[in-house]
Amino acid sequence: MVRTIERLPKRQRHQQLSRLIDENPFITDRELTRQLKVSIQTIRLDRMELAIPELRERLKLMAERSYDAVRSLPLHEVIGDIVDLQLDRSGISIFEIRAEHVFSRTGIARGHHVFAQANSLAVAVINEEIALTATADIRFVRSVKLGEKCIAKAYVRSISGERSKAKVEVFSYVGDEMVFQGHFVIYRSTGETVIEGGI
Amino acid sequence: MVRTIERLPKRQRHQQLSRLIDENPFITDRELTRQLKVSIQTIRLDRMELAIPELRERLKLMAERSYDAVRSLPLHEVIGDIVDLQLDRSGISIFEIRAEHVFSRTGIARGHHVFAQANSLAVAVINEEIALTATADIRFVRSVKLGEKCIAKAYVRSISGERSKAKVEVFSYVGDEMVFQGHFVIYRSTGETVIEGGI
DNA sequence: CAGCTATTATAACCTGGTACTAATTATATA
DNA sequence: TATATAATTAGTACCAGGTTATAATAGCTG
Repeated sequence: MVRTIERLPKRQRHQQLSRLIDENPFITDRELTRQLKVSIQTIRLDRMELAIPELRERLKLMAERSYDAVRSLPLHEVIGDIVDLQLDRSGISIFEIRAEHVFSRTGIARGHHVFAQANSLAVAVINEEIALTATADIRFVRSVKLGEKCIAKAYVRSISGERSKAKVEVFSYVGDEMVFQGHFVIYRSTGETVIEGGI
Repeated sequence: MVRTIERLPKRQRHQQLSRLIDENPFITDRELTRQLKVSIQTIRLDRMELAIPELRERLKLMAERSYDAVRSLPLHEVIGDIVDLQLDRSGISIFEIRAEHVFSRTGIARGHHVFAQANSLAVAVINEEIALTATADIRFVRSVKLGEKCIAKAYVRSISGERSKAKVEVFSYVGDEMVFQGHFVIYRSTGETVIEGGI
């Protein structure tokens, strides 16, 4: 194991290689030889050492990731994971604030994501075929930050007979701190199923 | 052009082929020969006729799509396309309701997407480093449906000096019908830049 | 100089195709 | 029934973008 001062060029090249592939996963080894001025064999040895798969494998992995993402999009139906639900009474959901939910400069969650969790919970807790938000009166008590887990609790306050509206209150917490509260009025249209655009 | 009654088997196969590739884009021609019991040349002729690219092209296209999606995620910062913006005065954004925004059984847009458009426009129109929604009072006037284009118009109603709050009204329309209205109070913290989670 | 790492070269082989030519089979219509 | 036409199958050459393996060369260093 000879370890001298000048063993950098390889490491530097490895870094550059990682960076290049990272910022353009569609690059071929041949392209990389041109950019890094080493033989194609060196590139391939480097990829080996760095455990970077070949172009086609990279594309396949990306395709698989996006395919899975599309498949799990129906999960997008409700924002947050519902962990408890008593129809027409109450419900609880958990929503973790991730990078895609925050203002990138501040790491503070955009209001509509916090709202979305509360709104979809308020709709879910109503035991009806079709339930739509009519009005909402909301307050963002304190900002929610990247990585925090937002726990929303919904309570159905009143259901006007078998009629059209229900009132739902939602409170969202991070730990024991309330971060959001909202009063929702939800439309509940029981009978008619007016679906259009069939086939 | 001979057109008789019994020219179906090919069309049927084409349909099956399309379906198979659609539900598993990762399938090779060789696999397809096994499933459809025809030669690999037939499979390839069929793909030609149907203009279905080869496996590797399909994966590359999927990878590109997802890569673009990730790259344009910062565009996710604002929901809807802002088409006009006069800072501290008014703004307009357009948001097309797509399949991922609606209740699948009814084709009616989920409230939080309509809200998200209005909310992000209300925040965008405020000319400040950091602007956060404090409260909102919203009303969903009529439901918005799949395929409709939602046009939100925001008006800044008052700015309390150089202080902390601004009032913004947002009205959303489909055509000339108002579908949503909201009164937002937006926090505007000028000076302090309290960013955490650095590196 | 020996010994070591790093790099480059060379060749065989692989997958999943395209492009092209040709033969075979099925079908339909005059 | 013959024959034109369409559909299918077969076979070959070639390609990109690699892997695997084996060997040669360069460069330093003690």
